[in-house]
Amino acid sequence: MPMTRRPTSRDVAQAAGVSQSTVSLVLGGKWPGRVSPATARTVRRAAERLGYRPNLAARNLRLGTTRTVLLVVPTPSSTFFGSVYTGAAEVAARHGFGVVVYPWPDDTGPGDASAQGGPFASPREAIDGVLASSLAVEVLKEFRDTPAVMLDNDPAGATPTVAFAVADGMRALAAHLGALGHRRFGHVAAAVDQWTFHERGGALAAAVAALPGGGLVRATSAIDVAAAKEAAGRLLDRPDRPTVLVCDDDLMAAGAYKAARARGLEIPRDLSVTGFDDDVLATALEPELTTVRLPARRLGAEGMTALLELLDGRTPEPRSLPAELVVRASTAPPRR
Amino acid sequence: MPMTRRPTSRDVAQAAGVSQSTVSLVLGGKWPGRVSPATARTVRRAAERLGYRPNLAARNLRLGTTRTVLLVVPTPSSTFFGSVYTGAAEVAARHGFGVVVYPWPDDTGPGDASAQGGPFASPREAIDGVLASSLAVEVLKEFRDTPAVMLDNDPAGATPTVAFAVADGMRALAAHLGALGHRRFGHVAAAVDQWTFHERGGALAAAVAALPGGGLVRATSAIDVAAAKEAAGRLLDRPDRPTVLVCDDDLMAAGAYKAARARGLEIPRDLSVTGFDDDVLATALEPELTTVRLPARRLGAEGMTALLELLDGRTPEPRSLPAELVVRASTAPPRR
DNA sequence: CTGAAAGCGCTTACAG
DNA sequence: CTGAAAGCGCTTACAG
Repeated sequence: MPMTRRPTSRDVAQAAGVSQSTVSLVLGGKWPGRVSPATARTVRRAAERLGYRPNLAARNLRLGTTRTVLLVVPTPSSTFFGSVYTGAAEVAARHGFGVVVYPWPDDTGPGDASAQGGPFASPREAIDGVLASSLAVEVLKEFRDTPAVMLDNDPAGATPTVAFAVADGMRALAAHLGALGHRRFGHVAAAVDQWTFHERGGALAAAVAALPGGGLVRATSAIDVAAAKEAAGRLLDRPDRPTVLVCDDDLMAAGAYKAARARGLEIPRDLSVTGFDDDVLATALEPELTTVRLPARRLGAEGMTALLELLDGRTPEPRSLPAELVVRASTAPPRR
Repeated sequence: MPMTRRPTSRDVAQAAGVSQSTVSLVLGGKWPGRVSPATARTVRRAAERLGYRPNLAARNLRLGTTRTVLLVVPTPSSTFFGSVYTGAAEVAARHGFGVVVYPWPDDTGPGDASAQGGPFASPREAIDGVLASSLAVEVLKEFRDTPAVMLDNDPAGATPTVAFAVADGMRALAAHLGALGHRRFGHVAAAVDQWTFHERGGALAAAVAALPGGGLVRATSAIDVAAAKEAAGRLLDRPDRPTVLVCDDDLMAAGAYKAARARGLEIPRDLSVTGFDDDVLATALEPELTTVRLPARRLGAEGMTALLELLDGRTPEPRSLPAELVVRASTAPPRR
């Protein structure tokens, strides 16, 4: 056996003086009662000595399953998706599945030359299912006829979905602000064509319209500190300056903070600001940010549970996860 | 052909009235000159109609290669690793390779119950190589005898490595602070047993020792805003309070900001603070953070280049990437 | 308790 | 221009 070739189960069999099927039985843990303990030991020793590792492509082909799932996330990954992964991987591990992440280039983040050219080479990997997070439905075209679950997307679509109740969260936020006395709202909206942002915008508009004397102005920007600062600045420079800036993302709220400071406005005395997500950034900022917490880890966990049901031939129930208002120090009654 | 089974190239062949090998030739793009255009068209139509997609496990087994690489990153993923991925994926795509991410649970981030149990189920996927980012060498045990390149790790190790010149960066930072007049340094150090942090600590200690009258105190913490705030607080409460807090990470610098504010210290007037990485956070903070920029995207790109050389049978040169000082508004001369 | 054999679905020489 | 066949390295009935 030349050194250059990676050892196969056949090599191990030869070294141990048994048949290749015995090797497979032993290393697959299916030997008790079928192979003598002595033989099993010999086989394991030989495998160890040769540094044998099974060829996964062969196993996958034979079994017709890989027990691994692809988690597709937007490329400019935030800590949010780390949590989504953790939740998904925990559930998967309990069922003997692995999870691998495939970043999908999107135009959500700061302008990125590479992101223009569409997706990178897709993985040449055999996978059993796809979990597509916070992305356009077109992702699924890439993995068509692979069982898939969408995360944080329109539950009304054809694909099983686990969504956040973002509209609820936005309504709770608007109620909080309304109770503080705010009437002139500014919406620093993400310029991203995704269900979750449409939901947020719609819910905010409806809530403000329902408020006696309520008014809403909007500026859109990329999910990016500098762009959000710019957009927030446009709102703050209006003659009828809003008393609160509702931002579609914690990162955008950081931009709003900077726009306010640049104009000598103190938060929350002169201006209230809110975010969305409850990222680490929310408590890194000063004052700490009032925001809507999206339970990222649960999103991953519930998404994986739904996907495993789907792989099991069942039809997962649509799931909705609570979006909870977290009041911190960036909101206060408007200055009169 | 029952509806339940996924179509194979054999099904396509039957539908098109040709042999299975012809199907393979046509769909693999190797038909010109070997199959008539008319037949090729028929085959493609049949494949389209049946919704045929090749079985990747079979292809991988047959070819003995998957042309996909695993990028292993620490689980509590920051935006940093998004950039590493982008760089790696760009280079990979130019060579017909795909990249898939495998988050490795570590104890770097905030305490996470799930992270205690060691790695999640590893991917059952056949891969050609591994790019292991900012992680302990033990990661490689999991993928032993798979060609691997380490990122941001000790270049003196056995595995080919692409490292940042973090010691250079730290020295530049210390020189900047020394020139401003700082002598009493506090180091808010990451309690993480990794080469990159040992380098930072060593370089800082040496630079301060070389400064006439220089003194250094240190507190360690997890890479986490709350923990870093606590550690920074311990330093600030000392009778010989440092005039500058050098933090091992931008996120930790955010904690130092909070500790300073809690004590009524204004940055940079009463206290200078520095970070490391130049994450989005660095410019989200107020005042904007003086830090050391680590070119994450280049790390991914150079790492992939090295890995492709390795897969090609060559021995990659050790590579070192510059770590550049970025002076912003959080550093100033110490108050006298 | 052990082995010989089939077969997962591809790609690619090889023969015609 | 087209097809029959080998073989990648496994797992798992099946026979002994």
